Amino acid sequence: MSTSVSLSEIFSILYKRFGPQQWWPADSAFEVMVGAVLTQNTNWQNVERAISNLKQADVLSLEIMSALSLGTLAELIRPAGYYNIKAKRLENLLSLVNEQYEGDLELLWQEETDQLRQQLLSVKGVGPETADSMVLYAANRPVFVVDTYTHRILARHNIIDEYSDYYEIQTLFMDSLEHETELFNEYHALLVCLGKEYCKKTKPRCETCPLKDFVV
DNA sequence: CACCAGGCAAGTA
DNA sequence: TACTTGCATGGT
Repeated sequence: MSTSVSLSEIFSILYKRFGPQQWWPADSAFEVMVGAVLTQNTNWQNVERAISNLKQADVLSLEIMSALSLGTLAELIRPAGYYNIKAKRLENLLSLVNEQYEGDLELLWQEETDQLRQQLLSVKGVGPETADSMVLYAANRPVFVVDTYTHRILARHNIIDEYSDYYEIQTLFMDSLEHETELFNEYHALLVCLGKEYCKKTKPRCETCPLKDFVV
């Protein structure tokens, strides 16, 4: 059996080990939204190249990006991989704001958290993690973001079973922790930090993992 | 060379 | 409903 440990304690361990993560690495809410789509199943380093291309082309704004052709946008985000489908997904996201919020992100941010989440989820190409990333890191609402690292880390430490889905895991966190944006912000970032270092797909265990004591 | 990375939707049965 | 597959670049 694993040691009984609360999610709150795990946060403390990770925070002490890795310190504040300062997420999301972006200069604007719009950049967060774009980055959230680009990072789907993709290394962040590749996303940075794509974002850099968008900045150098001076198209990292809702209005300017909306005027680009799909092909031009795809070419700019090429380093992020899946560039054709991601260009389409970005276009779908821009359409939501342009068609339902007068092209004004501030109007989108006025939605209640649940409604905001549902609106983002209605966009083809925006699933639960991408939507929650935008809600937490662009709109600064207290929603917990679950990703593959979160799933893998908790499963390997026997805190959840292998078959838990997104919402079971999200509910576990949100039932156990105070709904504070800063806490959810740092917690997700710390799990990604831990995952990158100690919880890759291969390499199931590591003696220097800060959570190793909780492994069976 | 193989495998992986801060997912998601469409196709199949 | 529950699997499987396509999407794609760049690092290790």
